[in-house]
Amino acid sequence: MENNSSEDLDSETLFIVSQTFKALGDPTRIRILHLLFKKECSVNKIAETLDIRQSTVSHQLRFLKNLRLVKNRREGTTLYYSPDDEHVMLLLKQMIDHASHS
Amino acid sequence: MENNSSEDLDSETLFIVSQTFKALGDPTRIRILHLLFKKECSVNKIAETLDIRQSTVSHQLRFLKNLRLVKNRREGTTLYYSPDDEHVMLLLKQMIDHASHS
DNA sequence: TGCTTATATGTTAATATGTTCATATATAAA
DNA sequence: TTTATATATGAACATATTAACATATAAGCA
Repeated sequence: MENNSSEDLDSETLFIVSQTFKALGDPTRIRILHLLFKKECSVNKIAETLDIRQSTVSHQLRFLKNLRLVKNRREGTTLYYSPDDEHVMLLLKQMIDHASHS
Repeated sequence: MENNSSEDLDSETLFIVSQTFKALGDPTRIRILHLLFKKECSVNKIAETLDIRQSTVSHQLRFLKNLRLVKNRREGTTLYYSPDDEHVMLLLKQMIDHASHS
């Protein structure tokens, strides 16, 4: 690991880190990402599985896509979403693991 | 790492994970925690170093302390704060490292 | 006790966030 | 081209969050 020991973080890093953690700091987004651990998933499938409205899922997916945390691929009219940042997904896994032990 | 592959997270884990990430999702709190990487620090020292008002620092420290992310020790009238969750601090370090490479 | 320093707390105002509803867009099939 | 299905978008609303100010509390010392 790198030496991040300077007294204050540079503003760009600070922005990225806070944005990314903010993305992970919402139950709905966590549930969506957790579902995508297993396999890629369409918007409707996510909405049905988690019992969340389609528009809510779509809004949150856009949020996650803007941060490049997920990506999608089209098949006909269906969009399949999947994770697009392995490292962040690993951090999420670690936090879930940590929390489920406490 | 444990097998967190069930379709949905249990609500308690979900709550803890989202709360913890939410705590890390704010620039001020990140700066405070980052400062505490190096050494324990008094409230005023944090406020001076980061140029944040004392009351703001105190509020954020209370927030972090409620989540057991920091602890303190008293020396006279001074309270020294330090990290209290090694695992979460490691995740923060990893994210900073990740972000500063991107 | 009264004074000083360090920290905590209550309140408020501005802003950000998350969800919903209604509607728009895009693709494919009839 | 019409229709159906899947997804995205915009506006509105309620709630949450953040920082600031003023003030309170706690500890040590003259």
